[in-house]
Order: sequence, then structure tokens, then C-alpha cells
Amino acid sequence: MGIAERKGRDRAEREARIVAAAREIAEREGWDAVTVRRLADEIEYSQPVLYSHFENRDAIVAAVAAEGFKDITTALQKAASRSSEPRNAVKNVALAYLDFALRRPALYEAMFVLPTNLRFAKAETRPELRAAFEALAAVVALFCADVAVAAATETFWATLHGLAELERSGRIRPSARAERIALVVAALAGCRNGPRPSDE
Amino acid sequence: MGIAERKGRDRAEREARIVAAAREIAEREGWDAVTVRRLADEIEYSQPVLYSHFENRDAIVAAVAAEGFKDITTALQKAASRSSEPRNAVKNVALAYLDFALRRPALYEAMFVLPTNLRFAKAETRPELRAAFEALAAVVALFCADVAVAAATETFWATLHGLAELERSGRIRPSARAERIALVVAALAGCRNGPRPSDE
DNA sequence: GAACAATATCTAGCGTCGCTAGATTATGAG
DNA sequence: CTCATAATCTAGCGACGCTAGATATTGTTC
Repeated sequence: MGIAERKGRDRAEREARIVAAAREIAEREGWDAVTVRRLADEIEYSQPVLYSHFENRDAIVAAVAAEGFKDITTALQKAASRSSEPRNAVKNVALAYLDFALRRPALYEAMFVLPTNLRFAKAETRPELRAAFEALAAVVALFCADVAVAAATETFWATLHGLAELERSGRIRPSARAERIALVVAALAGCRNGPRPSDE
Repeated sequence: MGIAERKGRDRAEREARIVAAAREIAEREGWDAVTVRRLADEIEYSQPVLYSHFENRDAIVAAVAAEGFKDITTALQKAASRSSEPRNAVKNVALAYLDFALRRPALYEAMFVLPTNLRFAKAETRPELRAAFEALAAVVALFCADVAVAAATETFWATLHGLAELERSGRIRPSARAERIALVVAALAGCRNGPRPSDE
């Protein structure tokens, strides 16, 4: 009975096309241009079909955001892995984070700004989000005592997020980005409540 | 010719009522509930009147945001002034910032999240925004060399903004707020590239 | 292969939004 | 008192998210 499976595959493929179209339009023209009618046009189906895949428009945005979390996780992991020395790892991760946020503003917006309604409660934290957090925590753990890693990672994350948002909205000087990152690296390096007894 | 002045006063008062209504509705029911029709109802005029005061809905949101910047500036200044010791000043300012963002989420949203279109270019930075920045810079200056104050303030601000946003959207643990702020204070205190040769 | 049940999809439209053109009313000048 | 001007309103356009009910497509059964 491969027939049901083929249907399932077709459905999944169509769903992926919806998400891909949403992402492309958002990155090219902003999220306001991502309307259900437009997406329906793009995939060459009528509007109600979209509602058989997603509960509402916000759920489509959330699906794009989930992709974004996967992307940023790999970007952060790659940045961390190509750095031998801890301070350099922090710097490269920070740079990678800002690069991601500023080069894909619409995607980043979907991840952090837009679907304020679809909140993640603490228990049911989405795995994609958790993975991104862990990628940051891995770098922070190079400097902080295990007991302080969670709060330090949250703070590090908040700083990166804030830098991304304020730079994205033109409220801090793009020219001073390197200087700011240097400050962040220095701050984290100073967090020696119990460092890993390794190099440096 | 006091007649034109009376008209001007009436107009200004009506404009203030629009902004006040927008702020109240937003704080009570969220920005989605702030529609032009609803505001027109609230001030007991028809819709087009609103467009003689503001270019569009976003401009109304921006007016509320401007009020918010004034409010946060005084809140930060007050927090700084009631602290004698520098480290305490930083801590109190950080607490005041987060308190503001989390107790008036809609207002904070208007200031930093919503009107992404109405950007502030670097030159024409709105004075209200500049004043808020200066209030932060005053505290940062207690620790950093003059030459580094700007970047340090931007980074400090970014951290506070990130903490506010991530906590507001339920992505970091509210219970660890004090711990995170302690880390921020420690980091800033470590920024001794050329401290003020004063107390501590 | 024809008839039917189930599923998939579409057409058409509801209510609401931001915004505006053109009609209408109030206002102050001569 | 007349009349131009300014202030305000009524009515409606186009687009939005979303959905009920009609229609077409599909797979099953005899």
C-alpha cells in the first residue's frame, strides 16, 4: 500500500514548498509581503490548502523560524570548531551570530521578533531553539564554572541578540562592531569563577 | 489674534488624546487592538481626522514610542542618582531598565520592535533616544575610559535590551534574572581600561 | 469497467484592516 | 448677510486572514 505513503510524501513536499516560498519572499521583500494569497499563488494552489497544512499565517512564520534555528546552530558550531584558542572561539561565534542576524534579517526577525504569540514555555522548549542555545553554551563553558554556565550563556546570548537588534535597526554604529565584540570577549574571559583548567 | 492660538491648542490637545488612547489600548490589549477606527471612536472624531495629525498608523506608534523614551530616561536617571557607589549604580540602572521593559511591554515594543520602518538614521537621531542613551552612558562612564565609553555603552545597552527581549518572550529563565545582572555588573566593573580615579 | 463514498480542492464571500476622495458642514472675513 | 475657506464626515476602495459550502478528484467495491 505505497499509495498512502506517496500521498504523504506529496503533502510533505508541498508543505516544504510553502515554507520555502515564505522564506524567499520574506528575505526579498519583507514579511509584510508574505500573504496567504501570495503563497497560494506561489505554490499554485488555492488559499484553503494552506490551512490544511498550517493553522494560520503565524504558524507558517514559525516554520520558517524553526529552519532558521537549525541554520544558526550549524553556523555557530562551525565557527566554534574552526577556532583552537578559547578567546578566539568566543570571538568567532559572536561574529558568526551577528553575521547571521544581519545577513538574513527577515529570517532572524521570524526567529525572535515576529511570532510573539506562539511563545515557548520553559518546559516545551522547541528542540531547535535548545540546540542553538547549546551551541552557545559550549563556548561559554570554556570560561565559566559549570554551575554558572546557564546564566552566563543566557547573558551572552542576550548581548548578541541585543547587538544584532540594535544594529539591525540602525541604533548603534555599525563601524564600532569590532570594538563592541572585543568588549564582549574580554568580559567573558574575565568570568573566571572557575575556568576549565586547560589552555591559555 | 488669539483665535489661531486657541485652534492650535485644541489641535495639540486632540493629538495628545490620540497618543494617550493608543498607549492605553496597547498596554491593555496589545498593539493589534490599536486600530485607527478604534482610536477615532475613542476621541469621538471620524477616521480622517487622525490622518490630519499623523501620516499613518505607524506614526502614531512612533509618537507613543517617543513618550516611552522620555519615561525610560527619567527612570534610568532616577535609578542612577539614588545610588552612591558605582557598582550599585550599574546594578540599579540595569534593574530599572528591565523593570521598565517588563512592566510596560507594549510601550517597550513600540520603542524597539514595532516601527522598524521609521528608522532613525545616525545623523537625525531623535533627541529622546539620544537622551536615554546618555543616561546609560553616564553610568558606564563611571568605569570606562572616555575613549571607550561609546562602544561600552552600546554594548551595555545591547545586553539590557537582549535580556529584556529574551525574558519578555519567555526564552530565558525569569528566576535567574538577578544572577544575570550580577554577571553584567561584574563584566562592566572589569572594564578597567582607564577608570575614573574615584571611589571603590 | 461503472457506481459510489471519501477525500482533496476550489469558488466565493465575510468581517476587518489602513487609507482616501468627494460631499458636507461649520467658521471667520468682508 | 454673504461667501470663501477650512474643518469634518460619509462612504467606499483594495487588501488582508480566514472559512463555509460547492465541486472535482481519487480509490474502493461489485
